[in-house]
Amino acid sequence: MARATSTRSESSRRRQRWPDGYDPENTRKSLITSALELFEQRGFDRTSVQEIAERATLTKGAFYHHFESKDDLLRHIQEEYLEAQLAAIQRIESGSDDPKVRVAELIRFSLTSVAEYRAHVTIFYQERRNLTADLFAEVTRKRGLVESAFAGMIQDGIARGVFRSDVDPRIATFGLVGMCAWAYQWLNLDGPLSVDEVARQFSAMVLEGLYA
Amino acid sequence: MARATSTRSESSRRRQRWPDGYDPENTRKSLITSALELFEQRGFDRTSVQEIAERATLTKGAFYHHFESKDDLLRHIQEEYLEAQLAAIQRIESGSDDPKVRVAELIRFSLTSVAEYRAHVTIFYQERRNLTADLFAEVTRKRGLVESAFAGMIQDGIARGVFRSDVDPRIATFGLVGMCAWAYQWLNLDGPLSVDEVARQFSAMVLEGLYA
DNA sequence: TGGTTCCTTCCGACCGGACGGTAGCATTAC
DNA sequence: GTAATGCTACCGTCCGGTCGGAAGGAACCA
Repeated sequence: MARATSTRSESSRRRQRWPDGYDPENTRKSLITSALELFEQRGFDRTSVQEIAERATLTKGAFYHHFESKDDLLRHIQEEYLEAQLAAIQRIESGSDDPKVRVAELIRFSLTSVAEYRAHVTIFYQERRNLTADLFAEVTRKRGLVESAFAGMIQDGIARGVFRSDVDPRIATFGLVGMCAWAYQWLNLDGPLSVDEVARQFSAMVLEGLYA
Repeated sequence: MARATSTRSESSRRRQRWPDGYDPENTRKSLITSALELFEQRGFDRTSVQEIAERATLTKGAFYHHFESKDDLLRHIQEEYLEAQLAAIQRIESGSDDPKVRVAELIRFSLTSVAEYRAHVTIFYQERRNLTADLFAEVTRKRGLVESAFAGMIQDGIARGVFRSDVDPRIATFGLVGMCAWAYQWLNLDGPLSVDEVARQFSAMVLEGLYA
């Protein structure tokens, strides 16, 4: 019974023109931004629709004009992030096919996306439970694609003899994904180390090991 | 203003004797077990006190006899897990002082505790936000001790020349902690690989690297 | 042995407030 | 007129927490 995405503004194909550069789409965006900040800080359940609207200097009425429900907004945020992830994966897969370059790129990309989409990532991992069952399944499926990309690259490296064969590609993948995903808990853009530098160190650790 | 732990049953020093092996402490435990299961599945906010009580075939009244509040129960669960963590850290620190053995032990221990305390771990990471500010600070402090243990061991390894010096110990720590912590999302006790085997592979990857 | 009192454990009815969502209306542009 | 946008007022529900009391053992006294 997967009903199509249909908020009132999404279904409005014939758009009205507004004067003075005003665009209702900005209203929508400001609601999303407001929600991103609040969900990240307080969590989905502890944030009321009222608060989201107020932070965007609007009212609940406006919110429900742009979104079907609170869940609908969450879904939108999750999908926004997943689309960015999948797009990046494809970019990497169309680049170098050297396993070690690919793994390093994947680490770098993962950390970069954590830095760029910090709120999205936090919400993505913490609030998946709040999605409806079928939506959760869909999100998990897409998330699986990202992990498969990791696993495929490692598997490929093993097959070509670049990586050691006594490590299960799935386990290595979980380790890599975990290392990178966890960064949303600590990665500090204002810290002394750049994202690229952190990525370099992660790559060094995983590829060459900690031994001197 | 750190008020001492004081639910009614904890403060009752002179215990009543009950016939037939009945012990009200079991009631308390069954409430905790019930909450662990529900919090893990649905999250703290989506679980009502009513549901917790009902799952233990009790009522809200009984719940509020054993716990001060819903938050009090969450605090109890968090502390239960942290105590176990800190105890294990001390055990490791009193063992071998070889950096590579210690790191391997720490990985093994982290994964084991994820397997053993699965619900606790899930709740710990997902529901920290729901603690009061000062309690959150306390939990974060204790959690910091665990991470310091990791960092100290790596630092020590670098100082002794066992580990490479171009990797920041803090970054390496975050990587290691992330790898292990993330396991709560996928580690499967019924899967083909034992926890020890997963730990071995993680250690191999981090210490020796993926290269063949 | 029976009576009284106290304490622990648990029940069930209830309260106040917050929250998601709805309905109707005003405004503005086409 | 019609459609999009946004506001105000309102509704029903659920939830954390409280309160008074019932059941029954323990402890003391006679």
